[in-house]
Amino acid sequence: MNDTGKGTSRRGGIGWSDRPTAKDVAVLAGVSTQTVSRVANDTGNVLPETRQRVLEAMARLGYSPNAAARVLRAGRSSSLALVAHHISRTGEANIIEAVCSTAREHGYDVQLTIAPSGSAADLNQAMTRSRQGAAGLVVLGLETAAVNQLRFPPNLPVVVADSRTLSLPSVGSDQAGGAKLAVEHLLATGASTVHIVAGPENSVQSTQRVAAWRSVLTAAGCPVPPVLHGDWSPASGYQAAQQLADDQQVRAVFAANDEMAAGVLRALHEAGRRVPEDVRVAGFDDVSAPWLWPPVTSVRQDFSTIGELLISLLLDQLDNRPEPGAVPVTQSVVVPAQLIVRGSTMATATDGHW
Amino acid sequence: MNDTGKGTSRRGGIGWSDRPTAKDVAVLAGVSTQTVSRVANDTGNVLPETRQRVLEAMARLGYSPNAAARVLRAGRSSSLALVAHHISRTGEANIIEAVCSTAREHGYDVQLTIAPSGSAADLNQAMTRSRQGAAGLVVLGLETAAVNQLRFPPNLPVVVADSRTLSLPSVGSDQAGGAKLAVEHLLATGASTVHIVAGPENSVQSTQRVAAWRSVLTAAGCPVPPVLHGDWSPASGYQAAQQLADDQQVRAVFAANDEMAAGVLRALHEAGRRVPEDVRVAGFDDVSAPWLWPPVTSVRQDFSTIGELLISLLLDQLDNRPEPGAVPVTQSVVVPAQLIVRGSTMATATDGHW
DNA sequence: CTGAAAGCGCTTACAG
DNA sequence: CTGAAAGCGCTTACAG
Repeated sequence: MNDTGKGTSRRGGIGWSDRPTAKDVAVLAGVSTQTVSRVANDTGNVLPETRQRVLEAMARLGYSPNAAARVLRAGRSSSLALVAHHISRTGEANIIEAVCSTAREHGYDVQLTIAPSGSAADLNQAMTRSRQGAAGLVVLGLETAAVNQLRFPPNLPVVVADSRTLSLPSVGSDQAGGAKLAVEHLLATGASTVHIVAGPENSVQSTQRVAAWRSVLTAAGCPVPPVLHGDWSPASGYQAAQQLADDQQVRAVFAANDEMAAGVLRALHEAGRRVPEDVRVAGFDDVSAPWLWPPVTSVRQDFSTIGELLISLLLDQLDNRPEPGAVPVTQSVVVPAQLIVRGSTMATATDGHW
Repeated sequence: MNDTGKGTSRRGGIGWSDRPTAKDVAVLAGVSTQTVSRVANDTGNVLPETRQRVLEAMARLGYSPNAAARVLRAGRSSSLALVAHHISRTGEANIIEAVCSTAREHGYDVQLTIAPSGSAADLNQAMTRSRQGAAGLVVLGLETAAVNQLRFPPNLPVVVADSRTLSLPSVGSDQAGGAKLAVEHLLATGASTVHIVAGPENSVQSTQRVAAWRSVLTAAGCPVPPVLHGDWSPASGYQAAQQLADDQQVRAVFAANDEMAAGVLRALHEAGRRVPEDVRVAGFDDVSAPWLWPPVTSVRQDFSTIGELLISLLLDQLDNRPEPGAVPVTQSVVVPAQLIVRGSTMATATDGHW
């Protein structure tokens, strides 16, 4: 940049030199810095009249406490860190919003750090950055990361959004149960088997959904078609489904999320296959499913409950801080999923040819 | 630590007492704390052999610098604060991801604080919380907040994602230009006028799109139908469009975002009106538009460019830190929008009756 | 109810 | 190339 000589202000910065401090307020109000602190934190007893004077001084100077100093000295904070990646995927966005609003109800801020990918390396880096000044940590999007490669910050309460049973507190949807509902429903509409458009091969969530799909088919004595893999995006669902659309044998497709279901629908429409008359389609997440055409049967994940439980498990750890060295209490909560049936799987009167 | 008497550790916390400090590393490596600092920051000259010893000590102790102390002392940080609300709306999620990845390329972390709503009060609170320890601030979602009620943190470089020309640096899409393209295109398909499903009445973005719609219609001598308002959600688009769907006079609908367009399509489909044969439909954002049925013509916002420019304008301020008291340089950038034409507005061979 | 002193963990000049 | 001292702004015991 323009360092004429050495340029010490390369990165700008918060510049403490130009912000009012507790001392400035104290001088103006004619009290000590720690009376300022008492007023700022609403702690201890302060004479109403003194408090008033301090508040006025704060307002006049535009004072707000330096959080770095506060955290450094107090050794705790009222903010929680949240690590995620790919936030525009609707499922995660919903959990994030639920986590934030629940945390807020309990008096905590949430600072979200977005990792560039779901790899263990990127998540580790994000956790390291985010732990700073946080009282606890929520991690989303472990699907593709090998859990044993993750290095959770030591001495920091952690909870993860994950549907597996792990060695740390976790909350997740019942992926297998939800997928089972969808596949059984598709079979019940008369299909002789169900094709699947799954998520990435390395995704744990996808793997769980695929396993449930396979076991339902096997239990019902149905042939098990090859697994098609997408990357959760509509485009990938579209691409995968183009192979299915031209095959008249294909009568039912289970997309592992709603977004890929949108792509599947487009491929079927373009191939001239009618939904649900010719092909039944189901999705997973139930976020965009009601707004596709035809409206799509989907497995509803209870994102708000997941968000609430995540915070709840985290606050449990904060409130009952274990003795250093104590064995951490692990708790894995599985939240049931629910099937919402819509037009994409509803047999109509003209369905006689099935 | 664990005072058995009063239980001071109500909120847990980062517990500095149980984390290794630079001093611990220094003792183990047999150097001073500031050699540790030099190694941690990759600054100054350190004998390779000394560096190695320090790195080993760090690794053994699992040391990572205390960010609060670092920010407090150095008076600057390498993280940027981002304030937003309603992140699951696809447009904002896209900007957020672009901001994060661009910031990362420039060596900055991003800490996202999510405000419960877009009100001035909530945004102000989020800005106050987020400014702590950040070198700069990016604010999204001012649409409904009166800008003059916002209190931006003093002495902190700020940039906002907004399509207006404001008194502070801003970047936004050309809302009017984009809407103009869409409405003119709809008229060009033969419709005698264009109906609109707008966003909330207090949304600036929606107001800009509505104004452009109105002026195109007026310029073309078309009747101006009443404005229907949604809240950006598919459900609200669905509800608004139910009034339009039964009216055979309605031949073209402009939805102020893709999500409401999805609801509009559903209402039209349910009413048995064919798209595009009976009714043309266009959306805005071009995020989900390609995956609706039929694929929807939409105004594409260049979210990645917006994200890049936001960071760019912020870094300009950081690099050329004005003298205290200097008049801040204001720059408002408008990013052009583009119309992507798809099936929902394409006249087909069977369209003779128009 | 209020204040003087100490220190959280780090980095910044300043010496050597 | 390395270290001893000072201090960022705040809060925590401890006195009064």
